[in-house]
Amino acid sequence: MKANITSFDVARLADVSQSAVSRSFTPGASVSDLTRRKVLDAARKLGYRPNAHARSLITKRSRIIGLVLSYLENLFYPLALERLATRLQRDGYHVLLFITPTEDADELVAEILQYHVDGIVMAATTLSSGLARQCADASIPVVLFNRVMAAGANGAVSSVSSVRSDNVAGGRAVAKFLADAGHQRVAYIAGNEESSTNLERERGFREGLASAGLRIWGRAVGNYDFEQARSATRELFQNKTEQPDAVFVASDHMAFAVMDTLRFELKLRVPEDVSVVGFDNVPQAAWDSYRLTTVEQPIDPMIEATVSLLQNYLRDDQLPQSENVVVPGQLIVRGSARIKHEAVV
Amino acid sequence: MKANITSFDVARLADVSQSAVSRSFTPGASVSDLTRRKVLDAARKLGYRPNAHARSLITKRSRIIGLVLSYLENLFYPLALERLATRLQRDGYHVLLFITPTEDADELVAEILQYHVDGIVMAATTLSSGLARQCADASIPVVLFNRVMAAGANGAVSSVSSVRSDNVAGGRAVAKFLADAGHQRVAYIAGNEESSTNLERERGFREGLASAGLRIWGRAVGNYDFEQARSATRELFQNKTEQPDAVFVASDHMAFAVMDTLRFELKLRVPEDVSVVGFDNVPQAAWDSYRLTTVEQPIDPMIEATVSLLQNYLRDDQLPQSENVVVPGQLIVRGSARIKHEAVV
DNA sequence: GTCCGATTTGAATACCTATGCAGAGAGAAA
DNA sequence: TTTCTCTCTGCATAGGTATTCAAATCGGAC
Repeated sequence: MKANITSFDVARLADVSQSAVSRSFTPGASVSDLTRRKVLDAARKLGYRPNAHARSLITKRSRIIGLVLSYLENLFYPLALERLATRLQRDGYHVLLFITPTEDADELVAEILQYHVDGIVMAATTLSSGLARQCADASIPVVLFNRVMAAGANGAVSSVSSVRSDNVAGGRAVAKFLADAGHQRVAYIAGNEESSTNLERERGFREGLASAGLRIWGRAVGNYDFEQARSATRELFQNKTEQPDAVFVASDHMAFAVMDTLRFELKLRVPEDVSVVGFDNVPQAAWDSYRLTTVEQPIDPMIEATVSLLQNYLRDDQLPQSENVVVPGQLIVRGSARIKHEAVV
Repeated sequence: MKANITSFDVARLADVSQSAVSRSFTPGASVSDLTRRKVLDAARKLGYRPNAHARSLITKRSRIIGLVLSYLENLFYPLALERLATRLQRDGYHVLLFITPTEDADELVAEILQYHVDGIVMAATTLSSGLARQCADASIPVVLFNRVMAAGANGAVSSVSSVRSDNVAGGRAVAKFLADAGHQRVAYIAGNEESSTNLERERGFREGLASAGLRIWGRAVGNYDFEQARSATRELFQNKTEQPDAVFVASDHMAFAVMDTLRFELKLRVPEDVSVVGFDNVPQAAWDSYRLTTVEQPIDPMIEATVSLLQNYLRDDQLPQSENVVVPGQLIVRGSARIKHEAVV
């Protein structure tokens, strides 16, 4: 059994030229039905499949999208990954995966470039403006998923787009919701402090509280990490005499840690003693043990926007101006936060 | 700015031949320090990176591993994915991702073959013996992660290896644990009934119960799905007069559904009224809301074994005989199952 | 039978890198 | 100086496909 079956082998068996074989596998190419059938028959007999590397070498299209991820433990990202890959598969694209533990994705992006990917999606990460420029030079479109580039860097490089949900509006909605329910001492547990998601959510939250004549009563940092969110909770509730009556947590994944710590370690009732609100609306938020009130990040529209940005580029073959898509998300009210206004004495 | 910088461009700038450029990027090639430095300098100035497609075209090594996944909602798989990708990155390999919603991964594997991957890892899926043969013919090693091929198919094709934890021993340990605690009416909630994981866990469980003079008192199917696990629970506890006093659930992800349904819908206490035991030991199992007693599937050793199988092949360049690695896993005792023996009246 | 347009076909080339081979140069041994 | 060894270098080619261009075929219409 021959190891590598090439288009020449198929051509010989089908008694046609190599060109005919190539054309038979290229949709819309000029081949008669007869030869195409002969070729496909021969190909099946030999188990032939076009070599993707050779193909992308000559077409300058790899049909590969590079995806950079971190925070896999937060279910939001695996699910986004699943949708994205499935969606791209439908169009004949595939996902080359890169995991970056830290925040410096630069080295990884350099590796991605070797594969001449048709596009890059970065989730939960940003890239340096230097790397962004390199991608622009290689005319590779970059879409940040659930992040934006820092304002300064963004001005410099116009080829990096972004897709995110409306974090500011989400933060504001949570503030209004908590204020309307009569909470007085609302705390905030931040994610990664420099991340755009955290900055925007916190800003919206502050603004919303201000409109209601309130301000953030307590604040701690959880870095989007489960254990750190537990510590942050302990820190916030250290003082036994006066404690928050509501906590807005920058991600569902952290919110679960907060609820567990409140209930099982600090023996506080949620929502009777403390209200908890999260962000993301991952599937677990609907589980009975948590019933977490949270702001939805609508994965499907976000993925759709991401793919559409990439395909705009692939169609026009020209780097589009940086486009920043913001997808609206709803506040999902469940049981983890008090609703009725309590009489203020 | 030139779009595609090739090794010739670098060669011209560095005033050497294209061969010298290539050698400068090949570890262990015969180049003097001087030229290598000249080349790397020029490469940096131009932003040159070797074209991975051209490279793999000639070396017949893509340094890409194909990974087929489903069940992303069960955290076990995203975490395995993360470890695998990170581990492979360390060795200069990368992961090309394929998501298969259904069980027919065959079509996908055909697509993978186009990329001439150096290996295939299939998690939570099997492949038909036909496809397995095609992979063997293309001399691509296949490792099933957390699955084994059906006995018949396995006999036919000897090139498909597998890595899994000791599901039989795990099931047996759970049975012994539940029996020792004096449970009398133990039920089983199955995953996907044809999957090897489910078959093995159930077999071990049956054997273990038999040793203790017990047998499965009730049984339902959850198909490794959250909602179906809820239904299965309702089904098992339908009869109000006589209900199970323990449930072994084939995966943690389903076990959470079972616990929630028992506690919040059927108003039963866990573990006082019903003991629940899972399988996988995903991070959530340690969360205070569940404190799930479960059988660990040790991800790191499993990943290590997977990578080692692949690399054995890559070193010898010869398809190894089918090797089936079984990694032992411990029973992790937490709070979701009764421990002390209750006096039987 | 002739001629024209439309449709297919095959030969040749380009894509970019790694590598076998032979030659060049440098130094050392004689 | 000659010769030999060793290190380094460049030339030329292969790897498998897509695509341009010119040639060939075909089907009618006259």
